[in-house]
Amino acid sequence: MLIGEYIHSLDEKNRVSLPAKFRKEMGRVLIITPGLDNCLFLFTAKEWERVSGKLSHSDSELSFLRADQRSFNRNLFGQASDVEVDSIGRILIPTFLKEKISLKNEAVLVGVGDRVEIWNKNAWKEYLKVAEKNAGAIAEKLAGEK
Amino acid sequence: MLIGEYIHSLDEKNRVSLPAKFRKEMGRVLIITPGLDNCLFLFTAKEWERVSGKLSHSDSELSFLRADQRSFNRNLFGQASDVEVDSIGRILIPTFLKEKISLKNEAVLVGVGDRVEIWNKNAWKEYLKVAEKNAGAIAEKLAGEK
DNA sequence: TATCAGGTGGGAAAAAGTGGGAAATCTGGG
DNA sequence: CCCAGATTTCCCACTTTTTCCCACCTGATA
Repeated sequence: MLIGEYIHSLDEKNRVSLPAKFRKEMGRVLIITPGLDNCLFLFTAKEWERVSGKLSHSDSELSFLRADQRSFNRNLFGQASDVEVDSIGRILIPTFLKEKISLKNEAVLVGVGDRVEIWNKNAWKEYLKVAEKNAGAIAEKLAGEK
Repeated sequence: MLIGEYIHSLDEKNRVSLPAKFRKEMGRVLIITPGLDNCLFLFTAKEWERVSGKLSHSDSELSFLRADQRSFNRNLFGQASDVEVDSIGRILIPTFLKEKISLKNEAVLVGVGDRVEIWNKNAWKEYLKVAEKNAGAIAEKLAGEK
C-alpha cells in the first residue's frame, strides 16, 4: 500500500526521486498520466492495465467510430507516458505533463493506496487545506452511501 | 501500447521522425489514412488488416450497398497510402494528406493505444482543450456504466 | 566521528532528431 | 529514343536531447 507525502526536487533534467519507500512496491516501469484536480497519476504497469482496460472499450470493435470514444482515448492514451525508474530510483517527467500541472523545482509525491500522485507544491497545500475543512462533511456523506 | 504526445518537425521534404518509442512496436511498413476530426491515422500493417477487415465486411452485408458506407470507405481506403519507415526512423507524409489537415512545420504525433495520430499543432491543442473539459463528464458516465 | 542510505547534481557517452547533398528515378519534350 | 529538368530516395553529418554513470551532500545511526 502506497502511503505518505514526500517533497522532492525536480532537477533541470526533469528528474524526481521516487521515494525509497515506494520503489519496491512499484517496480521498474510506471505509467504517468494527467490526473484529476490538476495533478499527475503514477500507476504501476499492472494497475495501468486494470485502469486502461476498464476505461477503454473492448478491442473487438472499432473504437474510433464513436466521437466520445475518440475524445476519451485521446485524453487517456495521448496524454500518458511510460517512464522507467533509473538505477538510483528516479523517474523522468515528460515536459508536456510537467507544464500541464505547472511543476516547478519542487514536486510533492503522495501515496494514495494503489497509485502515487504528483503535485505542484502550492496546489497540494491549497487542496489539502480545503480537503481538511471538508473532511467531516464528506465523511458523513460517505457513511450514508456505504 | 502506443501512448504519449510528441512534437516533431515536418521538413521541406515532408518527412517526420516517428518517435523512437513508437518504432519498435510499429514495424517498418505503416498505413496512413485521413482520420476523423481533422487528423491523420497511422496504423501498423497488422492493425490495418483488422480495421479494414471490419469496415469492408461489417454486419455481413455488402459494404457497397449503403451510400454512407460507400462514402466512408472511399474516403478511408481511397486516400490511404502505405509508407515505409526509413533507415533512421522517419516517414514521408503524402502531400495530399499533409494539405488535408493543414500541416505546417510542426506536427504532433499522438499514440492512442492501437494507432498513432498526426495533428496540426494548433488543432491538437484546441481539440485537447475541449476533450479535457469533457473528460470528467465522460469518466463519470463510464463509472456509472461499469 | 565513521558509516550508510536516501537524495541531488552534473559530465560524458549514446541516441534521437534535423537538415541537406548526391545518386537514382521519373516525366515531358524534342 | 534520348535528354533536361524535376522529384524522390538514399546516405551522411550536424545538433540537440536523453541516458548512463559517478560523485557529492545531508541527516540518521552506531
